[in-house]
Amino acid sequence: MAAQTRERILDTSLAAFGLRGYDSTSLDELAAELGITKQAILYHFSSKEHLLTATIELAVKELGSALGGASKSQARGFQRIEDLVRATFSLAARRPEVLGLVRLVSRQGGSASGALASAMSAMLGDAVRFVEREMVAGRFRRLEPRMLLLAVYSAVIGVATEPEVMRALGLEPDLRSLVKARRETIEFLRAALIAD
Amino acid sequence: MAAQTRERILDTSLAAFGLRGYDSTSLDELAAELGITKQAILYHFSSKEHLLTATIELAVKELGSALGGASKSQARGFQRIEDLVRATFSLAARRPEVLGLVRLVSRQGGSASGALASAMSAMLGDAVRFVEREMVAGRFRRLEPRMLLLAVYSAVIGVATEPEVMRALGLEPDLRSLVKARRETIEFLRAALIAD
DNA sequence: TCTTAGACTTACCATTTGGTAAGTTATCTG
DNA sequence: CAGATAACTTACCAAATGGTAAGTCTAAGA
Repeated sequence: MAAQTRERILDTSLAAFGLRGYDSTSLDELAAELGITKQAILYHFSSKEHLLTATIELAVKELGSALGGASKSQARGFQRIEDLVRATFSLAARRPEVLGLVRLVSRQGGSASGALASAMSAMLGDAVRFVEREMVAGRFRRLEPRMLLLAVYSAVIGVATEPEVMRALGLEPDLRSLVKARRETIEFLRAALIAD
Repeated sequence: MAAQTRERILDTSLAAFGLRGYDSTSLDELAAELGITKQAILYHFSSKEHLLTATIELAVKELGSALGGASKSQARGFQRIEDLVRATFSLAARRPEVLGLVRLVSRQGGSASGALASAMSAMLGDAVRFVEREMVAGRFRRLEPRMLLLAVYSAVIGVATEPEVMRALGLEPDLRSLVKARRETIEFLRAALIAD
């Protein structure tokens, strides 16, 4: 039961921080959820901020293993974008808290966010180069690559993690709707990216 | 100094809740920022939750007056979308906290969010009908209207309110970049929406 | 001038929060 | 078996938090 506790804490923290937020989650709540005492958490992570740092590291790993395949694929043109969007939606359905934490950190910045920030920087850098190549090759419409990616990133993350807005639109955020949202997002991006 | 205090509290709360979040903002901080005591806040708003409700109401008003013109315009086709996006970016530059609060509420939901939720519901309902008409008229590409709007909403709000991601892309979130982002977002949406 | 009401402030308070200190228990090692 | 070490728990604690109660000051009305 020993070495597992650390991972259980990280798992629970990821869910709590990613879905409810950092300040909204107290160590006491986390401990109660885990059936241990708060001090057990502080034994493994010397402060709440260190716990956040470690949680972010876990999220970076999960993000890497979920999107790594698609982002490093050798697919060309729109197929590669489609792979990435599919992988992102799959992650949003399986572990919404991971994308929630990405959003949280990307908004707040903060000192603990170094790992995620640099991981994202790397992924976005690759993406920029990929998009530029495709534009040069004439497979993508010519737009400013970084702004384009920001729009694509925002659209995908937003669609995948904005259940309340879906409700406001009269859509239930269940699995079927998510599948539909994925399909429509891909069509939307295809239309935006591919020059006729 | 009397009647103004209430509005000053609301202004400061809007900035704090919208940019830092609800749980991350304490009444003591707000009071210190305003140069009054916490109890002065509680005199005007009987609890922190009531303050949030009133703050949301203010945000709804600001949102309405900022986007109302564009959203009720009689412009047709893509021009109307462009007007709306311009108005949104203008709001993002002038009062980022308003969109921040919209995002916060649209994520967390909660009991206090009724006003904003219904305001957004109404705006989105109008938007759905507008998009449907334009599709029928053949001016917009045929996509699922609600999903399309979710993607558009996410892209615009994301681009307008995601400074950390802009930094990760190597863009400084200053006014010039925001103008550029607006132009690129409009081009992106034009490409996605208009069938050739 | 006396009173009343509004707009606060000073003084508290119970609870929650992140964190420390000092045990306790089990396992592993010499 | 002795003792060290890892993995906790029990017992605290100071600061911060949302909120209550009572007092103060000022301006307006009777």
